[in-house]
Amino acid sequence: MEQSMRMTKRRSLVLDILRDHGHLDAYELLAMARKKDPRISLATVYRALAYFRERDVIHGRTFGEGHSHFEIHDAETGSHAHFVCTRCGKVREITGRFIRDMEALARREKFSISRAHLDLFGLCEECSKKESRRNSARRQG
Amino acid sequence: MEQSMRMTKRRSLVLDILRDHGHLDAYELLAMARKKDPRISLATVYRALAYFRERDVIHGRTFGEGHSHFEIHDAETGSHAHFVCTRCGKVREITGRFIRDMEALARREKFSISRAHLDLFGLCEECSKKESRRNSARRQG
DNA sequence: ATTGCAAGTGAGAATCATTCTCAGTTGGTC
DNA sequence: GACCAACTGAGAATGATTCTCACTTGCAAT
Repeated sequence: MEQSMRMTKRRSLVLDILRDHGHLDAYELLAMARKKDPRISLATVYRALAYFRERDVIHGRTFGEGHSHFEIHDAETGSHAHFVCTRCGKVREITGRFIRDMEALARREKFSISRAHLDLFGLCEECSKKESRRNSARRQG
Repeated sequence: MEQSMRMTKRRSLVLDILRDHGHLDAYELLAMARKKDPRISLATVYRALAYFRERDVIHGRTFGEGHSHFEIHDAETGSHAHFVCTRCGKVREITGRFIRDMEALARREKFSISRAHLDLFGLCEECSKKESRRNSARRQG
């Protein structure tokens, strides 16, 4: 697939950044791209993202803050999973065969799965500690 | 929790519709609400949604089409799973203990989970049949 | 190297979902 | 029945994303 894509300077710049970082939003991507190529525009970033998304090289996700994060498509399973910390906003990718288990379950339901997205929302270890400290102090409202 | 909410006519209308249907977007919700109350406005729908979302009664999801779908929050697990047909757009809710299995996995990763979202993208049974018919015809491009 | 053409690009306008503002309404309380 | 806070409709404002247009680039045939 990748051979049939026109890889311009800007497009591969966007893709390289995504390879190195993952789950970046459009503005983060623009900022990083401009370090290497100061004249690249937001429109080009979005166009590159759309281009790769159509070709299933990357995909976009939203975690509830009203904009998308982009990342390279996992070639092996076509699937992605994240932990999203609802306090500090940290996003961590996770992997594991449980996605395949879910896909098996989905097949049982007569769905032919091409991609699974799993988002787990909660508190990361760090914030979870802070939270329990806070809770013990909060008892008197 | 629900006792401490101010339930106006419009708010409970929105909530009732969501109870009966689930994963509706704002405009679908508005259209259905107007059948019962023709003067209700889009802003009120959005405000009701925001109000309930803050109180964890409902939550919003996006399936990649650029807008949100809303549904009642599953009280038992706090979690939701969907099959999204990428061809006809049909969304079906699914349930099952595998979400709890995932939550267990998440705990192992030191994440305290309050909510899990699982989206499985693929073809529903119906579209899957159409697709395989199409594929056998497509061999000669 | 030069020409020609399709695809790529920057800048800013346009779009679309969602949120906000403001002036008018409603509900409950005294 | 007056008051105040919360609710509401209408439309303006916002913010992410896409589109338009005029200019540039890259490659093919010459």
